[in-house]
Amino acid sequence: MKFSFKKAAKAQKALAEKVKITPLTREPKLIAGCDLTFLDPFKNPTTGIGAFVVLTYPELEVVEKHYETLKVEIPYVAGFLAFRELPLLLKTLKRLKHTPDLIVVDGHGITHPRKLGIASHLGVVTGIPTVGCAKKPLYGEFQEPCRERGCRSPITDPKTGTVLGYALRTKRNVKPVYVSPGHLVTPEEAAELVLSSCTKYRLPEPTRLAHNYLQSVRKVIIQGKSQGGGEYGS
DNA sequence: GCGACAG
DNA sequence: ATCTTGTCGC
Repeated sequence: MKFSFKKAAKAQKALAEKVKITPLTREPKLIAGCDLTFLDPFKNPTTGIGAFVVLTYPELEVVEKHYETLKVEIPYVAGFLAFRELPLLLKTLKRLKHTPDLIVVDGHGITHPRKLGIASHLGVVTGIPTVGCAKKPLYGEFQEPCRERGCRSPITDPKTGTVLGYALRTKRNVKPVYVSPGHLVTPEEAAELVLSSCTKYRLPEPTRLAHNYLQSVRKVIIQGKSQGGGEYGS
């Protein structure tokens, strides 16, 4: 039977009740970033490629990185990203030798219509603290933060006034990112962790490096296909 | 009904 | 979710 977004919404509401917005119990020593792309992103977005990169924190030195591929079956619908991308992310996560203390996800956490963005979904499923860092807003109200690096303004729930996350300026005069807890962190911690994970770019190193890694992996896979041979090791 | 809509 | 080139602002 076809995928039911109506049932998916119910599943999200149920899972959202398991999300814990609590302070980290210990300082993270290892932070992972994950991302996903496709072999042919726009013409044929069916073969997904997922990646995880693990970094030391706060030094941000790469410890390990891995990728996996999987056929992606669910179409993209805003608000249901996890149903499309989570299976591959979970498959990729299994390859890690180190269990990260925190995972940064390219997408939202609780700044989501049903309080269960992909970062929260991943957190609840794995039990690992997660942070969502999205490039565009999805849910919640916020003011434009000032232009200086580190400026942030709260993203609030229009229904309750609760602070869900922050619009965070990670680089001077550059568009902010939208940060929120996925699971087992507070909105303030999420913002601090993302800011301290940003070096000279808009996006935090964990997801930025995962994204860059995917680009190189995809090129090698495509090249290998057309020339028929070879494996890609790192 | 209309507009908005992570990746 | 991509690529590519040029252009503009800090």
